[in-house]
Amino acid sequence: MEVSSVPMLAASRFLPAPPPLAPPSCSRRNLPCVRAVPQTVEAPEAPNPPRSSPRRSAVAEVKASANPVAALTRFEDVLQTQDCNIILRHCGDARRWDDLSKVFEWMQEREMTNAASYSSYFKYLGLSRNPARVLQVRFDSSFKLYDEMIREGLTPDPFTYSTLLSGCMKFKQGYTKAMGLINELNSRGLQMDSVIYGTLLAICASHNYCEEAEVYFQKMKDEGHTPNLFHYSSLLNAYSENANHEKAELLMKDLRSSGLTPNEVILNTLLKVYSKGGLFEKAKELLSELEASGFAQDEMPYSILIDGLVKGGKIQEATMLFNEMKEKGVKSDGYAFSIMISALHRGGHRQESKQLAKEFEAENATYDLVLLQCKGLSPSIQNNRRYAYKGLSIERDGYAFSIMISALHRGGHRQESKQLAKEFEAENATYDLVMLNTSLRSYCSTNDMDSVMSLLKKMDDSNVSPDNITFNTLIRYSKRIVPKSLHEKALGILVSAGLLKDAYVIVKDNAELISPRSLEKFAKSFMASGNINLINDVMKALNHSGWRISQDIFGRAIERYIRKPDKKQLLLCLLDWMTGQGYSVDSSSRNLLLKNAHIFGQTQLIAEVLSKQQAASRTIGQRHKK
DNA sequence: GGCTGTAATT
Repeated sequence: MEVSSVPMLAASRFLPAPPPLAPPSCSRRNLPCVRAVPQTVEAPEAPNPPRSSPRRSAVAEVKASANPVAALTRFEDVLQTQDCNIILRHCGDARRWDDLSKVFEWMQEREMTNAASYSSYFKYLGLSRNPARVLQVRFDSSFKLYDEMIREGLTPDPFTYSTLLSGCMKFKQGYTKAMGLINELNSRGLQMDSVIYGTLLAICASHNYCEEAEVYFQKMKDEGHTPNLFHYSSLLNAYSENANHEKAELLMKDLRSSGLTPNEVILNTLLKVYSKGGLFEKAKELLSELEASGFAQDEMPYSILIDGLVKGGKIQEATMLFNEMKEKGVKSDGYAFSIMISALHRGGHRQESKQLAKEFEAENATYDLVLLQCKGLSPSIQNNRRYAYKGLSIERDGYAFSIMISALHRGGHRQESKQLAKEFEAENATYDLVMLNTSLRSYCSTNDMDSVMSLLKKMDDSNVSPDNITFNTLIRYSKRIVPKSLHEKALGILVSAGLLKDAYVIVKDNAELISPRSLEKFAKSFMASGNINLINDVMKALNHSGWRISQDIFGRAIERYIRKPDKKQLLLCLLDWMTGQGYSVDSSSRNLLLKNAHIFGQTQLIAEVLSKQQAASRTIGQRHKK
């Protein structure tokens, strides 16, 4: 594979005289470069090819071509890998995603890729206008590419890991994936640097791994990296998820004493901490500070506080702040509007919500797709349908389609909604889970059972497995229409996602349709980490299904109760109930209980209940023997 | 030459 003179590319920009050969390192990190070329053997690349060089003009021609692949093929013998990289980046910068992939494939076929090609391609795959779906697809393919890169014998460098890690931020499994990457990075003997730590902290924050973020922050310091504002803001953001304002304030102190000055991002993040924590007085004070320092010229700080107020049930105050923001002439791109529109709609203030939607519509010629999803907007859709259609036909984006299909459906335009769905299918587009879930929601909310059923069938046909969102939607809106075969699947997904309360709803209503194995798995998880107050209800539901609860499950419940002595009432209820149903605890749980009975302050009572239980089970046992 | 932080919707 051709990788020779890549490092020279940057240097070659410095005209006219090329400096002496740079040391063979990826300068910023002082780490060995990927597949570092033995510089002694390699002749330095000719300085910048003159303007008239065939390579240069070939690159220019390919860049300008409407069909880059054909053009590439014409210049196959002239172009080198780094030239192709320039073309690849050109397609990416121009957001010509199709061309981007085609050029990359072309390069792969000719083995004209190097680590930089992969990194660039990763980056552009990760870029998108915003639909989560597209991102997900590109994210997955980044990892496929990464595997391929390894297969082709290329060695990932810290930049490769950085790039892949940055893709982990937005995804559900991102944290796990990131940990895998970090392990690999370590096992290759590569060092984590400041940027990688920054990315990692951001991943922790966006996945609510607060303690892990703290550990990495410390580890990074221990390794001699001085935290910068990126690191501080990410850790602060991790604190904001749980609204941990004490820690946030300590961190701010630490930041200031390390000589850094909080910038706009830091202050906005701190505002998020206060806002999520319901510390509205502090938040307002901070907002004034932001205003005074000229950091409140866009709607972000207002949006943060408005959102906090809305979620704290203070819709009145939110409205006031929203109006204040408008009076100050702060321009809204739609964030603050969409928060207010959906808040008013949810709060039953339909009229005001619609009014606000109209206001936004009047000032902004077109709706953003995101705004279309705010439920108050359905009546206005017709006015904007053409725009949306146009947007769709340009982008061929299934996500946009699904939003429109749902919005039309919700607005009562059933025929048009179906028409659009047909159009989408006619374009050979395939449905993905986000789209199907979006449609499902709107069918459920309008009680359109026929559409729900055909959608579930579509889901099966297109081999898309339902996820917890699918099932939550189905559970919330229409328990009765869930096809029986799906219960088992639903339960499995919910249990492994840790959504035990939702799982319990399924078990409660459908336990008799679920296999003992799944019930057992659910029960184990629930006893370990489900809501302790529901444990007894879960036992009853399980028993009601006709499934015989194992002693192991009871044992787990008892262990759980022992860890929470203030729930002794529930424990006693459980033991009583067990006796009534002919269940008994096994000997090890029995001993455990007797040993710990004192922590409940009920030594006597517990011993009595247990012996009653034992006696009852003996009688039943004898009855069974006869 | 590719990498790090703040807001709404799904």
